[in-house]
Amino acid sequence: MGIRERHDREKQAVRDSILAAARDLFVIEGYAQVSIRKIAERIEYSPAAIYSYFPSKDDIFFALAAEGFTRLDETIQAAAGDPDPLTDLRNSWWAFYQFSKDQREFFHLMFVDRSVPAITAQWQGFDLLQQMLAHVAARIQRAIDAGRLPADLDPQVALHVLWAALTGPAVLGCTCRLAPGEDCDALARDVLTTTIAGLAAGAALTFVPC
Amino acid sequence: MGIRERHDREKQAVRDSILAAARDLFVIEGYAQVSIRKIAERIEYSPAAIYSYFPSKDDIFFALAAEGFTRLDETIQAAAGDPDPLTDLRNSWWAFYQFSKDQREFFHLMFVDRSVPAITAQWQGFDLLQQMLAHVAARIQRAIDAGRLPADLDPQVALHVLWAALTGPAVLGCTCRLAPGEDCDALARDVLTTTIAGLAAGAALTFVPC
DNA sequence: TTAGAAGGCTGAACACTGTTCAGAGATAAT
DNA sequence: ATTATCTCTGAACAGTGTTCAGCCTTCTAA
Repeated sequence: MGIRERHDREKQAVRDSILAAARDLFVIEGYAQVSIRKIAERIEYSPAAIYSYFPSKDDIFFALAAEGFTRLDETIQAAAGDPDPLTDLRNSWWAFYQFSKDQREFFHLMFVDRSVPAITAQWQGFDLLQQMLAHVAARIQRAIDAGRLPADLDPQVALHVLWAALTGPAVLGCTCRLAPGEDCDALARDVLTTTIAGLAAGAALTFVPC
Repeated sequence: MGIRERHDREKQAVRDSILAAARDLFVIEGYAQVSIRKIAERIEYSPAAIYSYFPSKDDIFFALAAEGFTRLDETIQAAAGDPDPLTDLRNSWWAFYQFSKDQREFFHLMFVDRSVPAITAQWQGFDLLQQMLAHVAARIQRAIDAGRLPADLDPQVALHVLWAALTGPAVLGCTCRLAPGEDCDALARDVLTTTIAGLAAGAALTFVPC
């Protein structure tokens, strides 16, 4: 009675090929430019066949977003390891910015694109995001414990401030909003430097994360 | 021989009505959701008629982008006036963030949307943008002159750092990337506080604007 | 006054999009 | 061998930006 198992395996293989094709096309051309027909053509199926694997184009996005958050977490984790907690923090967030450059389309899908469905707590891949945030929060906590950041600084608040501040240059870069002569890397470096310096200076922050 | 003048006036009136309709629809529904057919329907013309006024949908965007930069400049100018240079600076950039909330679609068109044509120096409305940046740079220079920011701080660099940093929370807000419980205003305030504190602390910055 | 030129505008069409659905075809169970 | 199940396809629907032949009004010139 391995027939059902074989069927399941074959279905899964087709599903994976859809995701692989979609990922390749998304990364090269961007979400909006990739049509169901293009994905179908690449895997040599009819466009309608896609709809027996994913209810809509949005659901293909959700499957890929899970991969994106996993990749980002791995990228940030790989950048860690410096003995100095503040340098370690700096490297982590520099990796976040680098991700926005190296995985442009992933970053755009995950943090910028508005035509994409909202990523909420209802999403089944939401814990991947939470896990990633927990890893970075732990790094901030280490810097606080080492006395390199103010003791009264809430790691969750610092996390959000760093995230928001670094998102700025990342977005300006990936949406081509900088003039040709402007160096996006240098700008991101300056934002990172300034933000860490500002956090270290211990300004009174008002944010209360949920 | 006022016939030609009357014709020109009539053409201009239709052109203005296209822009007005497009602006209303863009602000309510967003650029991607507004079709040429919808604009045409609103002004009671055929879709093809639009193309004798604008070569493409992109060019309607460009005309509106000019309006957007003018509005943003006015918003920032209106927020200025505090005698304390640092408070003045803070108010200016808070106005920038407020603009991203109050004029969501304008902000999205101007700083986030990737499906829109690139805003380059070739664009005839580019000087509006430059003018707006010059106004903010002047505010930074005043804070430096008053000794509230380091004397060796390049106003252009500080301008870019503030712009990039504030763009972060603005984008996260307008692309709905914050969890329901998270307060976007508080986050923006914290980013602003942290960035100004970081700039005041005089960290070594590397950015050289073009 | 009338013939001709000019120009604005329309309807229809093209190629594309995401999505739906009846039915063909292959395979599995009885 | 028949029935049932399930995958996949072709065609279609409603939408998109854009193009173009031609109508129709208006202005010009004889």
